[in-house]
Amino acid sequence: MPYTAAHKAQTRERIVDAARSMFNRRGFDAVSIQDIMSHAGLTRGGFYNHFASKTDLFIEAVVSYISNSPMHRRMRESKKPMPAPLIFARRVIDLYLSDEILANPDDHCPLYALPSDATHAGDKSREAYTAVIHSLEGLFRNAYPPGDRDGSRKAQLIVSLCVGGMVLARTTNDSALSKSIRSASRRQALALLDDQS
Amino acid sequence: MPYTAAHKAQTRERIVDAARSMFNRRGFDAVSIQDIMSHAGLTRGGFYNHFASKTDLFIEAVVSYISNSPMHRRMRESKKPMPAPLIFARRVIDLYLSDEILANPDDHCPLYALPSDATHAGDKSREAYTAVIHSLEGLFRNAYPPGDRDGSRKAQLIVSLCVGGMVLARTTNDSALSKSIRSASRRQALALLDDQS
DNA sequence: TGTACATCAGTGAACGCGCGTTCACTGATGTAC
DNA sequence: TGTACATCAGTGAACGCGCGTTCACTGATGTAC
Repeated sequence: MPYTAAHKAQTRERIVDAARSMFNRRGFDAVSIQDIMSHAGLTRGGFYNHFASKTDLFIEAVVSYISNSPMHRRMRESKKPMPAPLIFARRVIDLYLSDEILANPDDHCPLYALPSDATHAGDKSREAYTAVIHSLEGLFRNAYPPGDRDGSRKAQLIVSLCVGGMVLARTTNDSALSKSIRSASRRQALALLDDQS
Repeated sequence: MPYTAAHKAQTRERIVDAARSMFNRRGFDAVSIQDIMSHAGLTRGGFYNHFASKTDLFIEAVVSYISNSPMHRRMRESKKPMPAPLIFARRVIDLYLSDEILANPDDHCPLYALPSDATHAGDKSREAYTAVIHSLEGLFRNAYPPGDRDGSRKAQLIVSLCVGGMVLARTTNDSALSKSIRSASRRQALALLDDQS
């Protein structure tokens, strides 16, 4: 078997990574397969060796955020032990709503970068988005003791604030408004985290 | 001057109305000028008598939400006097996050229906989105006494919760998750409204 | 160890389609007389 | 009041472009001998 399976898997991953960045930045329709492939150092034709359609790639790119968010990448690089869930959750909130992430659309979360594309690509893409929501929700849920009956509700509120804050920030060109909405959302989300009842 | 100016203005409005519904439902790229024009009872060619480009129409469609939201339309039809700002704000929150609106994408707010399109169409479309944000924010701000120093912050949080809740609800195919996120966001937003300090 | 071979990842030209936009036209309408 | 006319909202065919997708191919690679 010439070209190892690992080689093919690597190429595939490179395509997904390129797609995630470019879709996050410019949306589904504005990015062509040509764009993605050349960004991954390949040519147009090879695409269909790896994916059945542009939509399939889109779905993979959305799901790939779960283990390739900026937070996860940082964790992987720092090599420090995983912090306690509450501390981790705080850091995620801070980073999610930060100037730094806002300035780097490549690293944006599909939940606010591409929500309109969720509806276009049919039910499969909605499942992908749901998986992303659940992963964020779970991350915040873990910051509360398992017995906390309101843990899920609070976790969902935090997700809602994070996503809402960033949708608005990305959408406006008024940087003062962007800053003030994100900081209000951040404070409120952190307050919810500290509400350990 | 054959065909009155009023006649032309009416046609134009019909196009904008059709565009608002269709864009909200399917996004900028998925809707063609052909689609919009025939939905407005016209043929493709006439489009450029009214707008310089598809993007220009998009911007008008976004802004048109400010005075054509479901809430405004209801107010206009009921012919009752305008309720007090606090009561009005409560109703807007209830409706914004309701099952009814979620089920009717035509009436969705561009802030959560089309956020990814905000970035594509350049700075003018961002200004349009900013106008929509300000109008929502102002509506909630009015529910607090002018002296309330935290009024703006609370109003922005309510916008963030409303938009966040609906982005997530529209994006998922898990209806239990959708319901629970929206109800949590609604309760939190209403609690913020009642926090008149 | 060296070589012939089969595989298949990657190439790049081509196809067909739909879209935004243009343009020459038509015919309904308000107005001047 | 009735009519000829000029206007311009609306029509529908045509253009050109870029895209997703297909396909015949090539050449780098791992393996059998």
